[in-house]
Parts: sequence; C-alpha cells; structure tokens
Amino acid sequence: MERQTKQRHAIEAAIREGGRPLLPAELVTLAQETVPGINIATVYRCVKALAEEGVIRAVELPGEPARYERADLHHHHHFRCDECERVFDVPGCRGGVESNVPDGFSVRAHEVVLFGRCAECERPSRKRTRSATTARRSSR
Amino acid sequence: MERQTKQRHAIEAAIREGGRPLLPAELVTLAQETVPGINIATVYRCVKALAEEGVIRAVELPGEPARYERADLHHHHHFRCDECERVFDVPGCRGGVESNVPDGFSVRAHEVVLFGRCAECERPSRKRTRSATTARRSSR
DNA sequence: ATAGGTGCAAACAGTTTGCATGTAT
DNA sequence: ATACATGCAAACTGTTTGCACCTAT
Repeated sequence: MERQTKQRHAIEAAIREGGRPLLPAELVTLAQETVPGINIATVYRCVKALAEEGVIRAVELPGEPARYERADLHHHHHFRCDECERVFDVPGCRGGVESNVPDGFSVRAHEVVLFGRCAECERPSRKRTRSATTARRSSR
Repeated sequence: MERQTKQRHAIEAAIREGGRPLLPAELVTLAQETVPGINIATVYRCVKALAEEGVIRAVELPGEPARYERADLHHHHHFRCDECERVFDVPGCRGGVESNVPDGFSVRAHEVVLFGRCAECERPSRKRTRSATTARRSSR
C-alpha cells in the first residue's frame, strides 16, 4: 500500500481540483506551489500509481501527451479547443457509436474526442489566448 | 511542387497498398524493400508533405504515435485490437456524437476510436499474436 | 545548373529508470 | 529500522532539424 507523502497529496489535490484534464507539466507547476522542489519524475510515478489504484484516469487525446483527471466522474467525452488547446469534459454519451464493427469483433470501450472552438474562443470580443502552460505545445 | 523520387514513390505505394493505417517505423521497413537505404527522417518528411497535399491522412490514436492511411477513403472510425495492437477501419458513422457540447462551443470534427478484440484474436483456436512490427510497442 | 530531396547525426520533447538519499511507517 | 518514495541525472523513444551531398527537373 502507498505512503502518504506531501508530493503525492499535492498531485492528488491538483487533479481533484483541476476541473479539467491536466498535463504532467501542468501538474508539476501546480504541485510546486505546495512542494517547491517536486520533480517531474515523481509526477510521472505518482500519476501511474494513482491510475493503477483507480483514483485518477488517463485522458489520452490523439497526438498529444496524456492528461489526467479524477476517476470518480461519470462516463463522458472530451472536447479540445483548436484555439486555446484546453481540453473540456463533454457530459453524457448518446451510444450507438459501437455499431458497424466488423463481424466477430468485440468492443470493450470507446473514446470520442470532439475538436472545434470553445465558447470563450468562439466569441471574438472576449478572445482568450493560449495559456502559458499550453503555449509551448503550439509549435507542433 | 514536389519531385518524383523513388523514396517518395515507395512511401506512397506502401500507404496506398497497406490496407490499414501504418506507423512510420512500418513504412521504413516496407519502403526499404524498394529503396534499401531509405532513412526514417525521409519518411517523416514525406509523410508530412503528403499529408499537406491531402494525398494521405494522419490517424492519431490516443497515446500512440500517428499512423498514416490514404486520404481517398470515406469518413470512418478506427478499431484497435487489445491483443494484436493492429488498427482497423470501421466503416460509417452514425452521427449524433456531437450533441451535448456546452453552449457556445462549435464542433469542427470528431474522432471515434473503439477498443476491443478483433475477430482473429477473439477466436481462441486461430489465435494471432502480435506481429513483429508492433511487438516492440507492447512494453508500454 | 540549380532548387529541392536525401542521408546522417545531432538536437529535442516526453517519458522512464538506476541509484543514492530522504522519510513515512 | 527499514521499506518505500523522492530527486537527480542518464537513458530511451519518437520526431525534427542542420548540413553536406545527391538528383530530378
């Protein structure tokens, strides 16, 4: 069983209170407010352990590093804004996605990711630019 | 406009005749049958150019490197086998996936990925193991 | 002839790991 | 006390880039 360390608490807290899936890099930044010296390797190790315990869950979007969110959320999908690159939760799931699989295939799970512009970025007046934490990734 | 080189032809041919989305590493292997000395950097450069021309398309699955397939296919989704790790095309799209987005959000595109076991791996008798080209990745 | 493509090696980003040290139990 | 977590640096994987050379035009 796992030890209660301040690093681990800081990471858990960041994910629990994040409100949206967070990147490992964002987690270091957030956790450093509580544990200044925290290392990225620790974040990766904790995040892996927490995911195996079922406390958090990896949100893996096509072509991007995994983000992490709390696992106690109902089944939902994700929306990635083309502009600010943030990822949002999209509640619910209409089902029916699993039809059309070829004969003999069995479906265990599915992932749906929507791409577009979020409400803030859609509205020209109150335009929001990429946050500092995600701007680095835009060079891709 | 682009030059016709044997490297480029080999890569285009591999994707055109692949029948399923292929990884850059698989493309080097395939293209080497025609152009022995072909380099991975060339594959990445060609693949990027071909994608920009609209000849091929990137298929990006959550948590995995991009695969590439010909662009002249109708809209479809993908199925990844847990066992053999191959990716298959799933024809059609029932729609309705875009509902539930929060107010003010506009959807530009969507991706659906199904996970499970393909027909071959589902059938115990004719079990298929991971191919040599994908086995490396299983350590993840 | 020359613009553009290729191979090679080095650079990068994200992630993982070995090891000595620190700390929760 | 000691087993496990952390920090640091090094290793690793996938991808990109600088540069000298090669080749389709």
